[in-house]
Amino acid sequence: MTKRISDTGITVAEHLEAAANAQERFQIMYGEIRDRICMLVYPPGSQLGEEALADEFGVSRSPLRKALQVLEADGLLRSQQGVGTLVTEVDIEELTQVYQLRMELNELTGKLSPCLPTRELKALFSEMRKRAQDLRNTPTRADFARLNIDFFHAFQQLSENQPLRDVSEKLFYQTCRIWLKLIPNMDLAKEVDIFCGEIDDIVDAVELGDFQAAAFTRRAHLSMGFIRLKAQQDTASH
Amino acid sequence: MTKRISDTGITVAEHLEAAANAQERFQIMYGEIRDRICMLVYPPGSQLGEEALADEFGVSRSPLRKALQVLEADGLLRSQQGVGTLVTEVDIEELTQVYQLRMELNELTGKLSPCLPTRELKALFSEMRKRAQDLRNTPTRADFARLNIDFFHAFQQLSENQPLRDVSEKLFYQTCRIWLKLIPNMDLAKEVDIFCGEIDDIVDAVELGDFQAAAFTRRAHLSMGFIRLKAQQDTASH
DNA sequence: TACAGTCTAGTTGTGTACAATAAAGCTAAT
DNA sequence: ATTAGCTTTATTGTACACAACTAGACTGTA
Repeated sequence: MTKRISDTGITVAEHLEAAANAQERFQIMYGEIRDRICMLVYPPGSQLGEEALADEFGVSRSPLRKALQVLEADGLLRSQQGVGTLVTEVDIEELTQVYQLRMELNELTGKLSPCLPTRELKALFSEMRKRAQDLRNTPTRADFARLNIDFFHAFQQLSENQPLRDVSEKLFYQTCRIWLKLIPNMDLAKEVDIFCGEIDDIVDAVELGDFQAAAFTRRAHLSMGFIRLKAQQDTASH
Repeated sequence: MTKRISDTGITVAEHLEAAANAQERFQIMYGEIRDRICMLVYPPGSQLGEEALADEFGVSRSPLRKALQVLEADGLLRSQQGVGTLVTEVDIEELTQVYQLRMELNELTGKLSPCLPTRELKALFSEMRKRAQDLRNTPTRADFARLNIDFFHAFQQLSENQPLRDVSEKLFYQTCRIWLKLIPNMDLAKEVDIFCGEIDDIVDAVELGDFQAAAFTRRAHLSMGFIRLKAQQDTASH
């Protein structure tokens, strides 16, 4: 499961101390920065500053830069000499193509090497349903974003096709920020309701062991979500 | 179009001298090393050596390492402290999932944002057909590999969906080495013949402006190619 | 005021020395 | 002969100093 540092009391520097080798240290820094970007701790357009981050993590710039460079290859950052390391903007027009691709890939998740419906898998999704109910009662922006990310990772586990997982994850992180960014203009409670409805539908399918149905359902919701997003964008620009 | 350095008389170091900024220098080094890996200049399992490469390119280890790190994220290299930077092995069992995904993505190339059938595009494919005929007359392993790579890039231009292009390219470079590796055990002339037949079919479709047909044709050939590859693998292990 | 040029502060890019690590070779004891 | 432990050597990882570069502030002039 994805390790998360921000909501434990332990600092990133302490985690890095405990890491066994360079690869683990890289994973910690990469994951932490990516999490901050897609939770809008670092909003689009903001500047990172290598030295400040390196200080916070208790390392020098060299190993930190490795994480930044891969994030740049992922399309989440953009570094330029003399300017800085900036978080990329999310523009719905540019992300339309990513959404189209993500919809197709979600369909493939049900088609390519589906996993067996184990008890662990079903338990994971039951927990998601429970978290969704909690969120419905007390909806917050941050919890919404967090559940969105975690539910994505749960969904990824329905297929054993690892390259498909990797690709889907990369595309997810390119698009997931746009929701958070536009939510202030929207009705949070309503959006949470819709999202929790989606989770309910998908968990139903998973509990029946019909992963393909789960995939199609998710595809449908992704499509509808994108349309809502675009409508929101259009009204905002008027 | 992809810049290629190896077959001009100009060294990589000279190209790097002429580059305007760090991003261009990165692209040159990244592309050159990736080309060498998938042309088996650096065969699977071989060791790279940062200092030697940095010397050849006329830079220090720092900028070179950026290229190596991204190639590692791409799954083409693996660095370990105290051991070295090794080219990853290509194992057909592990690549089965990549092939499955690539087949689906090829289908999407015809479906998602197809380009207009411009004259330039058709000219590009005509040139491919011509090169295929030349290759048929004097088949060599290296030219086969080169045409395979270039034809892939031509095919990518049939869709305007940039994320799809990026993803397809990454997966292509993960799999394209396995052909070259197994060709010594196979009948080169026969494989070239089959491949050129594929090109003919696809160029026919492109010249008619039916990109979706081209995509389906390519998907079919990819599937058959994979089956041949697996059969080859099975006979080799007996 | 407008504008061109220069300076300054701050950032990423690069070079280099050294630390950490691991594999292979060597040595000596059993 | 074998094996445990040490030494050597080669490699990547890290830290840090400095170079290259950019944007903005400042200044002098038309």
